[in-house]
Amino acid sequence: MPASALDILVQHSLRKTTVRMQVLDIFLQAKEALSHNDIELHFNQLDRITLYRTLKTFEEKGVIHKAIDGSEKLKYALCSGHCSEHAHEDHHAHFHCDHCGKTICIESMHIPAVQAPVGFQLSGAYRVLKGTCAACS
Amino acid sequence: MPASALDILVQHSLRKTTVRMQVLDIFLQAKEALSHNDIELHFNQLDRITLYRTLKTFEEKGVIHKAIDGSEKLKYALCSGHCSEHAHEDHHAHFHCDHCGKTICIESMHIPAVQAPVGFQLSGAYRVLKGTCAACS
DNA sequence: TGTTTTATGCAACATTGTTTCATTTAGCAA
DNA sequence: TTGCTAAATGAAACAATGTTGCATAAAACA
Ligand SMILES: [Mn+2]
Ligand SMILES: [Mn+2]
Ligand SMILES: [Zn+2]
Ligand SMILES: [Zn+2]
Repeated sequence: MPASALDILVQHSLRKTTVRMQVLDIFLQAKEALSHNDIELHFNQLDRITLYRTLKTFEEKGVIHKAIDGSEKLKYALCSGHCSEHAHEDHHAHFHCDHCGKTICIESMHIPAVQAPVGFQLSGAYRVLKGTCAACS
Repeated sequence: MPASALDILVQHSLRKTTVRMQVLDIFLQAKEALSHNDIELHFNQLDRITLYRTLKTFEEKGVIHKAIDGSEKLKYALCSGHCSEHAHEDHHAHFHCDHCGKTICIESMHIPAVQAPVGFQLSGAYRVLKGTCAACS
């Protein structure tokens, strides 16, 4: 069964606050990666700055990860369970729909190891697919 | 020998203007992908809006391509010659340095074909490597 | 319950990008 | 070379996104 918002906060030693619980619930129900604005739209009233800080904290603590999609908008998605402040492990591809703009985690598509160019040191890699998503096809 | 700024404008049927010539010269000398701000810093005075439009036009006509690097900043680099309004062909990886923030085209690293997830239609893909660049190592 | 630490709300500011419109310039033809 | 026309530029106004500093409120804990 999926973790609850409270479980996630406890697991990552984060204080239980109204904003955090609500934001986590939104992520738990989402089928795609969410931008700052996507989340804001779920609220009647919410301080923008608090949301920025909430997302930053979640990202730092391994609750959510950035979903790189080649668009100008930064989006986040829930981490898959074993991430922490010290070890993010979201080595999967992301799909970005040209049509609806949604960004979807492709958990099944692993990011292959690559050879670094001469003189370069690698610390990670992203993989982005673009095209038309299942819903838009 | 590398194309000159004027050659590039003529090749893409673009009017020769002072701004365009100067911007192209900056790209021709650059060793990394450039953000709007990077370019602005090369000028004593330059209208921001004109630069936005110049970059947009160049991108549409196949003169430059977006260098997706997972950072919040949009960067561009010169296309490698055979791109046009109708066919961009910049299927290479980009390296983003965690240390200096520079983004470098890795022309030698091709982006492999991938299998689309069920129900999805692919139109392209990005590949981003991150780590420490040769200069920062 | 009271104390300490952390999160929130608000103001002010910075950066990035778009749209509209008047003016200037490039390319072209007379 | 001159004048015309289409395109590019410059300026203003606006929108979206993100950051910092500080006072207040709330959570955790003894
Ligand atoms: Mn993901
Ligand atoms: Mn490139
Ligand atoms: Zn779609
Ligand atoms: Zn570097």
